[in-house]
Amino acid sequence: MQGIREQKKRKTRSAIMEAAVRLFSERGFEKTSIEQLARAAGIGKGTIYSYFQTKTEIFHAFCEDELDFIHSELLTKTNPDSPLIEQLMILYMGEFSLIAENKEFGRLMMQQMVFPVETEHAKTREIDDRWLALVFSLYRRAQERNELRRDIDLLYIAGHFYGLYIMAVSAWYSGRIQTEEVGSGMRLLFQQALDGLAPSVADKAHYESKEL
Amino acid sequence: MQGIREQKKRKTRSAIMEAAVRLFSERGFEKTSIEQLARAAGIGKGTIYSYFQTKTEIFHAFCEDELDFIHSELLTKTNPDSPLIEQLMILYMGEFSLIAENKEFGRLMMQQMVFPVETEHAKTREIDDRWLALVFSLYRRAQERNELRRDIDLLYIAGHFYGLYIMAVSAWYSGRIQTEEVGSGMRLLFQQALDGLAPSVADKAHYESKEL
DNA sequence: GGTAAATCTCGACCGTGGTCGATTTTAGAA
DNA sequence: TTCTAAAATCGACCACGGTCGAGATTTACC
Repeated sequence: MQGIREQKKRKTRSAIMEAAVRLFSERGFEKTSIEQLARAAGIGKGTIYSYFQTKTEIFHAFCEDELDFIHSELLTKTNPDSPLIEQLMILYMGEFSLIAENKEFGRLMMQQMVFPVETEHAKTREIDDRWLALVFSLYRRAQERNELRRDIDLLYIAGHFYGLYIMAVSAWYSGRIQTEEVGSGMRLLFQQALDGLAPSVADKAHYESKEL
Repeated sequence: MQGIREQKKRKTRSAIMEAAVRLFSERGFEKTSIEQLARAAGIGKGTIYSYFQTKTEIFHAFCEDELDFIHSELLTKTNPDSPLIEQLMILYMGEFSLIAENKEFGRLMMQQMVFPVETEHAKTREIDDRWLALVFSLYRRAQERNELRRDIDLLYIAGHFYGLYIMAVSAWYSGRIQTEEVGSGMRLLFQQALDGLAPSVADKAHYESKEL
């Protein structure tokens, strides 16, 4: 029997994850101790550390599940023919609702995903890449519909909108805007990105005519 | 003498801050214990907590000093008549150089400043507002030079560029781009923001003519 | 089955951030 | 100066995240 060990490990790992989902949801990440987590999973404290190197790593695995779930769910909710900005709003407001649902969890997740430590690069990169693969098709279609310029790398387009999303979430975490205002603020930023911050030729002519 | 107590408190507070600057710079934030900090400041461990509520709060005060210093220094380095994008690059690359200089410090600072906990709202808001006041004049001048649309709230313009800055820093922390690439990536994002992601009328005509 | 090596499990242990109440210092009235 | 209330100082103490080596379990070979 070479498989007994493998089988047990898989079982233990999922026991830890199940306990994590339950306890993190019940009392939050910080209020859940490793000891409690281990007991809930039916193992000793030290054993946790042969499955995850740090408490944060457990949180990452937890986030990975949550994000992959919500991402794939959200993509089915977008109408591929509606204007890009509407699709973006559905995607990003969907992700935001996950965050708004549990502020503390969301903050930790954003802190870790946006500014990850070196040891988490691989994991965050994986999650990011899966997400990028999903939204790329969305941006490509928008390009085909002439809603987006074709001379920009899709990565930069995705990055641009993601940056604005982060900005909106940051403004919310800073208490600068209320929960209900996040949607309208984000939409405004997205529209700005599409239209450009520099004045059009017509705008310029208009400004100049006024200056005379 | 009503002032003895006040005077002592001020002295102790600055002793803590001086110790913090020294020790954080020497060994980093995480490797410096409160006990060490207290000893270096010539006080007992418990006393620290009548000046700062948490270790993070000390870090915030430290960041505040660093940021205010670099911000005011950077503003003197910008030529108010050069194109907006050049001024933005000087400002944001200056701030980034502070971060790149000490990656761990920078990560904590960004994590805390972009996604602050409720108890730090007041402090982060203060720092942000001081920064905004400085850059607003820069954006206003750009509007007057017809480099920026005049129908957008300056707060949204500042937010837009700040979001893109965060995005560039995030890509760096995720290992997606190298230190030398941050500048060019950021410039590209800024230019995109100015030009707009949607195709111009001319672009559209060009795309459509090709499709025939 | 027997046995030795490899692997996994465990909780006592360490250093840390943060708390608390006993002790010391200061402010101000008598 | 003396006395008392208020405020500041302190380090023992607690709970936690993480380490480590002793002991238990599994594997692979006979």
